[in-house]
Amino acid sequence: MLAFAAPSSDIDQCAHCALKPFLFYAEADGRTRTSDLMGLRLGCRSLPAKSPIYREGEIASHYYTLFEGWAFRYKVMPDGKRQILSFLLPGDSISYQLMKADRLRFSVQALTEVSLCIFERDSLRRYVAGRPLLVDRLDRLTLREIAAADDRLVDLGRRSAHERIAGFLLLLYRRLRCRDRAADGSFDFPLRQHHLADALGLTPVHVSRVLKDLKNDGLVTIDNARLTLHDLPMLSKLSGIGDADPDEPL
Amino acid sequence: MLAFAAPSSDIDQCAHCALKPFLFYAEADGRTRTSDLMGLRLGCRSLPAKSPIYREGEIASHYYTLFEGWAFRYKVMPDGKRQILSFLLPGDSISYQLMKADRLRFSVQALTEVSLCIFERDSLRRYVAGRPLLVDRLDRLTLREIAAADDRLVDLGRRSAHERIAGFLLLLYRRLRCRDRAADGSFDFPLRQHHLADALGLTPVHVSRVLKDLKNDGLVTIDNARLTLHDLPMLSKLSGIGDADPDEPL
DNA sequence: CGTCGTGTTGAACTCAGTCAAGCCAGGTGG
DNA sequence: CCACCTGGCTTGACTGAGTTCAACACGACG
Repeated sequence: MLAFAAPSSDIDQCAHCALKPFLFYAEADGRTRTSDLMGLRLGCRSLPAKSPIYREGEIASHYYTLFEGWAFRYKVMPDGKRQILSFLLPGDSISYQLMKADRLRFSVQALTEVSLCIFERDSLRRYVAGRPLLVDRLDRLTLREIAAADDRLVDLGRRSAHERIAGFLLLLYRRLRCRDRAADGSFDFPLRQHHLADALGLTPVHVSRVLKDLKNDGLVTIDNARLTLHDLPMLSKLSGIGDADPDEPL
Repeated sequence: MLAFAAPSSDIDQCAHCALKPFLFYAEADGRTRTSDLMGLRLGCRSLPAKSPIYREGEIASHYYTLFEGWAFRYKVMPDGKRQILSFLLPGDSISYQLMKADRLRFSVQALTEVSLCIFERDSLRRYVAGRPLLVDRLDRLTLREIAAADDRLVDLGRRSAHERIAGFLLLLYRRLRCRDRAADGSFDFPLRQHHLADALGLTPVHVSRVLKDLKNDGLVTIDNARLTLHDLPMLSKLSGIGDADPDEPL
């Protein structure tokens, strides 16, 4: 669906890409070098915020990795209501499912300005298929995707708005910290409240109110697009989220 | 976790097992015969309703397939609240994830009396790994598992109780029909209302009320554990569920 | 015959949604 | 420089879907 830049002159920049611990950027095994993978890279592409990256049901002949910026996976109902399935952070693939399926059952949109690494899907598949360590890793990543979905189900089914929001912010923080994009409970926060609402099954108005409560309780502050969590243990208790499943590179 | 019956004398009954179209019961390719797989079968085990089949976090050295009866996957929160993630019908595996992971992040419990086919997990893994067609099939089944989870997220996040219940019953009917366990909108219905509640993020009381509405509208009847859907198109409209993703054997 | 599990019903309550107004910051265009 | 708009956030008043609590009915079962 996207046109993409010609193989960019900046391939060498991949050599010190901070995202290497994620997905197949890792060394596949002793004999593979980064450059082998880079040969498959079609290029890099920047898109402004709100750009559609993938639209539900389309054939995806490319495989996208989010190199910089945030995006989200979502579905829209016939009546226009939207449910955000997950947020994608730097280092995430649009979906590992693309390694197995030709089309996806959800859409993806850029949330901030983003940079995507683009691969030709079939050659990437072949590349991975020949490397058992990567296959293995891909499987574990897929399992994590499923586990995350199950966790969200518990969230939406059985938690109050306060618990959902507190837990969401907490998990977001943990994910960002693994990417060195958060520290001391603080990180850049590009989400609008309606994103939270669509992800957590709430209305924007109610998100605003709950957030106010959390601020009043001194648990959270937000100023100019930077969010700070002041009491992680308290948030953990309040949200009912344990210490399980860190989002480490794997 | 379960003790299992000694290799049962009824292995030959597998030959005409109605579930063969599901999972690896299918012929893997020309040269494989059912008996090859049956050699891996440790046996069959019956459990009464409500038996625990798997408990979250345990190492699962066996692979279970639900041969007869219903079960469900669920998680419990620290405070005791329960979220049912999905229901398992005859022919379903406890989870395809067991082919990739040693332990699962949810529990499984028998809903009715069940019969399980039990395999030794590692030999089954090896069996499947050597048969590309089965690997492929397993992947597609896993993708479907993910897609189903995403659909449930939309359900819990964005649909009303009436929509959820109508949609749930409709999808249940479709799944059962593929297994020849439902016809003309009618099927045996072993669920208690609290199961619906825990699956759909509602309270039993409210499930009762909504069900009453659906009955009053002539859309549903239930008598002695048999449920009938009288107006599939209407239910489809009411629930916002399209005709997508049938649950065919694959 | 009592008990347990399940479903039903009513009344009170509450969490979250709806509607509507107003605010503020940033951007655009006169 | 100001006027105006736009998108996002906040707030209040009201509504309503879904919950809670409690009582009761009914059947299965020991």
